[in-house]
Amino acid sequence: MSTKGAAKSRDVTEEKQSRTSWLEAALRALASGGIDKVSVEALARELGVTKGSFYWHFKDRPAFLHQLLDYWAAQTTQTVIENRSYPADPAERIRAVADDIVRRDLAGLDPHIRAWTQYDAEGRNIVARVDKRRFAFLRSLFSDAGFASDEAGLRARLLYHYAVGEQFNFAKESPGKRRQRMRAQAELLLRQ
Amino acid sequence: MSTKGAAKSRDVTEEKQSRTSWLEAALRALASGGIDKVSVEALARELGVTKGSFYWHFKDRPAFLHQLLDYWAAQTTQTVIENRSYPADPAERIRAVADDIVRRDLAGLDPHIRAWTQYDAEGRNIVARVDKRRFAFLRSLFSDAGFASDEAGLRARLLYHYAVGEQFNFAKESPGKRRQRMRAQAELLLRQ
DNA sequence: GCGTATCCATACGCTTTGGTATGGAGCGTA
DNA sequence: TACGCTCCATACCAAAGCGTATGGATACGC
Repeated sequence: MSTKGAAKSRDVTEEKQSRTSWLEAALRALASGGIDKVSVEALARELGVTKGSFYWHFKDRPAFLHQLLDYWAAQTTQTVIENRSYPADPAERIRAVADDIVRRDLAGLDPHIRAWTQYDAEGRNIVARVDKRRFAFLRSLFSDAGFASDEAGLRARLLYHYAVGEQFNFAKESPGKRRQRMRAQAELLLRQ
Repeated sequence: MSTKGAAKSRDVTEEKQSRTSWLEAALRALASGGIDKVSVEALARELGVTKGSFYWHFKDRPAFLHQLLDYWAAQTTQTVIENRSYPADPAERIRAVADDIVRRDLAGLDPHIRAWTQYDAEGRNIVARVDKRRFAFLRSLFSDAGFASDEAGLRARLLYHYAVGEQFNFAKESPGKRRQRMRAQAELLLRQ
């Protein structure tokens, strides 16, 4: 129990490697064609292994999908909120974040994540937490830009949900056009 | 060929009744749990018939789903754009439409439609046409409200995509809250 | 009454997919 | 060398779902 590590010292870097391989392959499959393409056997074919590996690393498919959401949530909050040095000027920060939102969605993951979790109650909670955190971040930016509390929340919500809705309609358009439109909306909400 | 109608005069009102029954049942199933619940056998069980009926009315499942989208598109454009007498004042018209958008989504269909067509190329085109038409309508309302062409388009796009994104996050919240928020956003975009 | 068209029931085959049971290769440890 | 743990392969089962082939029932036209 205490000394649970036995043959574990083989290679720490490869330790959880095949486990995350499944998760990464699942994200690729999800972005390519939705949750239906995230089947155990399809992922096994792409990884060049068999289902035996899957059912050793994960209990079953629902448990795997749950961990997949956690995996996505962890890496998505880091990308847009933390890991970056935004400009000092509040308005410029909002513009930079607007660009980041478009850039981050180029993987095409978020729409499929939302599409899938629409059918899964406990999945929606995870996405909701991510949204809550992103929204709070945007709201703080509008506050810093000089808007009162209510007004900042209103504008942050408007811009954030615009970004969500935009992904469903313009996902196939050029990044340039999307960026331009996103910037225009940010400018509109920065006025006055 | 020319006289194709034979036993057709049985009952004109019941003529296409069972066909639309399949479509209506599919919309209910779609709203309840997504596209995966729209299976031929599940719908047959709910309708109290067998698959024989389905494959008489429709070629196969893909063809059925395509007709389902057309069916949805036809009845959804009527609901929000045509069939209504909106107030004369342009600003009031926008507020009324904002209310309608929330009211119309109480069925919970649109998010699932978008979730599904995210995986279907030719389905996206149909939804895109619906969006285009709705957006043009909203844009004309902002034009009537006194905004210049570019500005009206900007605000209409912002409000419309907010509505789309909002459905994915607040679908389970109370209609009152959603309506209130939608109205607040409309007010914000009507200023200045 | 007979044929014909409409609409659905029955029964079957096929494929895909999730899940389990079991064995085996490789590598550490005693 | 024998044992145990990790990780995956093989083989198999069961369920669900799409599609087809065919027959039966009803109602209408002649």
